[in-house]
Amino acid sequence: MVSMKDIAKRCGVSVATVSKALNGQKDIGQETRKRICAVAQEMGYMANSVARALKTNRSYNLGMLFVDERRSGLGHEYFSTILEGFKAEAEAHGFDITFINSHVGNQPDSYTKHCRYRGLDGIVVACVDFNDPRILDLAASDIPLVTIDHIFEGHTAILSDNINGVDTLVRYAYNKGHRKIAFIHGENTAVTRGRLTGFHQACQNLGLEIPPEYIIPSVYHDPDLCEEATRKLLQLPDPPTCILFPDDFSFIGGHNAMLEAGCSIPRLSVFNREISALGYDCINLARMMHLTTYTQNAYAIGRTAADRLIRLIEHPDETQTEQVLVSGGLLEGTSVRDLNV
Amino acid sequence: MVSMKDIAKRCGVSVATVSKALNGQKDIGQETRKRICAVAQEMGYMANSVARALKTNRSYNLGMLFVDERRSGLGHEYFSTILEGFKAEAEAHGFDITFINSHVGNQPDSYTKHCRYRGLDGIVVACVDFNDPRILDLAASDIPLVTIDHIFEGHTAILSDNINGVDTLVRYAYNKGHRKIAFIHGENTAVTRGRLTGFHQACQNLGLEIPPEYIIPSVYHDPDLCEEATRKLLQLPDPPTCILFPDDFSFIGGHNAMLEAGCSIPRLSVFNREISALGYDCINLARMMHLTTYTQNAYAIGRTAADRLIRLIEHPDETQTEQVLVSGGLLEGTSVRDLNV
DNA sequence: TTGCTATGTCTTTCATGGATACCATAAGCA
DNA sequence: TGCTTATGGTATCCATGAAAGACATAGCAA
Repeated sequence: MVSMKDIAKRCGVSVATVSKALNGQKDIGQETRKRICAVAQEMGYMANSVARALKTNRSYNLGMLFVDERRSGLGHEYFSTILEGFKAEAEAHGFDITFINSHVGNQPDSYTKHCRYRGLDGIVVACVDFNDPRILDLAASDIPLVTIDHIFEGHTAILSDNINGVDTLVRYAYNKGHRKIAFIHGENTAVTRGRLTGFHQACQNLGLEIPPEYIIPSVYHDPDLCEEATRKLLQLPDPPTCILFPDDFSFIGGHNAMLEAGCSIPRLSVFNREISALGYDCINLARMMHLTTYTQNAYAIGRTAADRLIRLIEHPDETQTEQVLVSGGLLEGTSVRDLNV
Repeated sequence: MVSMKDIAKRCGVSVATVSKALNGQKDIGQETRKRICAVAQEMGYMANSVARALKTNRSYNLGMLFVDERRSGLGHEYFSTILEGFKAEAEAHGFDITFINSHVGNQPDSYTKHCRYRGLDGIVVACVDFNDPRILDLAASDIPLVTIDHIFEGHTAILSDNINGVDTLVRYAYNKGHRKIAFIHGENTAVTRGRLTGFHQACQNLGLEIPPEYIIPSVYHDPDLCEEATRKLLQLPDPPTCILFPDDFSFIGGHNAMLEAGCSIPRLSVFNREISALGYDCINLARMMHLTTYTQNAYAIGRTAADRLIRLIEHPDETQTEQVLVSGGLLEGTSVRDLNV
């Protein structure tokens, strides 16, 4: 590895001069700079981020915490897309990304210590149990931190606009003439609470009276539970004409229940009976089965998270913590029948 | 941040002694060691990986290269699972993971330089265009490197056992009494070639004569193309009784074609007509629709990659480059009818 | 015009960041 | 004296930043 020392020797100047030349300091002669840069280029010099980090106490490295006990973290397209967005934005600013875990060396330790050990400039936290004391410890430290889909007092949070998302879906169905809209929702988390709020908000604004049996709690990514929930809905004396499903996995379970009951969603249907369906963030199913879905803008969430985190790092004084709501959009398929025509 | 210096001062010993005590060197007194360790603990001392890396030239940081032009890299469950396996194994050995990209700072540069810049101990390469000159440059460098699903001369490669995978599936269908087995396969890549080899191998060994129109080229993750391919198969004068699909996405497209033709897979079927289906690495669909599939052991592939890479790093002399075939297994669902009963 | 200081530009010296490796030294004991 | 064991001193990894030094030119008084 060629270092500044080598360049200095070759150019007959001191190491400090080389440092100045390569870092674009202004108190250095034009010719010297050119000469040094040329030699650096020629020798294939590459800065050593380790040495720089030691001296400057800045690593240009961001930590990413994606704990996923159920191995469902990165497997979720939502999270892997967030990661990609985060990565893209971070890289554009010259930051790299390192995963955080609760080891230091091969000894278990706290997340906070891990961050210090690696000298990370900041961290993004997503998809974890936000009540985990180790996470709380991290949030209580002075390391710049941004969370996704969760609010920690005093920290910037990037939030998917769940309220507006479900509101949009319900209005969409309403405009297609649906009045009997059911909602199978996920377990009790901040995300789910937002979506339920959106549902009730839309119903209230539209003057829809939704019977309580149309709102069924389930669990995210559990096709069997959702199949069961769908079955219940289909067996109601007055079944809904449209069902809002919580996610891809669940929808497939629900669709199985439909097939079993001799019905399917519009366009795919080869039965007399059909039920309209809406998905939440079912991007793949939108592609595969033309399901109408609200798409969370996961890529934008990731990019925004990186952007805000980097701002926190570079301008700690000017920056206020904030809550950024990232809205998605409706991806229209053919799974909702227009009852108006 | 408390450093060794602080501990040394507090204990009245030299920094060198502290280093020895904390690193488990043996040329140090038991009592001194205990005292130093206790104080370190008490003061909340945390090693500084940056300083250590500078001195030892070892970062305990592994690079991960997951280029994904089509944004299909981490979104693939296969790759995100590999990442998780890799991460788990690396962390167990005290290594962290940093993404590699072709930037250094915010300037575009080579992957190789990026690795040097960060002082990475080794790299794993997956899901990229292996003909990209920047990748070739990386492979030509002296940085320890392991590839996944691709072989670079002189480097260790971890390979999913595609030949055996398809072979297993075909034998399974055969044992269930199927003789008319169709195969919709992906685009021409090393992976696909392996799978085709497995298909032909199984047919030959089983004495199956598969008509050429049963083997249809498609593209991975393209439900529309697969829908079309399935339609073709169903319209044949002598259609297959079992279809092997290339992936989850494609299967859903294929299943749509089935529904349209008034048939479905066993168990789900509410029609008279049914077609058995097999998937390749369709783990989610196995969960959701009880599809029988061959599961690649992506987690094991990731772990193996980390294991071999770390071996290369820690024992550069003893270690020979090798090609490791990771086999998966059959995940039996209800999507293949047993024609024997 | 000479000579001296002031000014500004460029470059070097030196200390520093935290940890480790090597060598030196001291103490203790055979 | 020679050897082991425990500990300290110091250089080093590479880059940076503050401060000091070198040098040249400009400005001004004598």
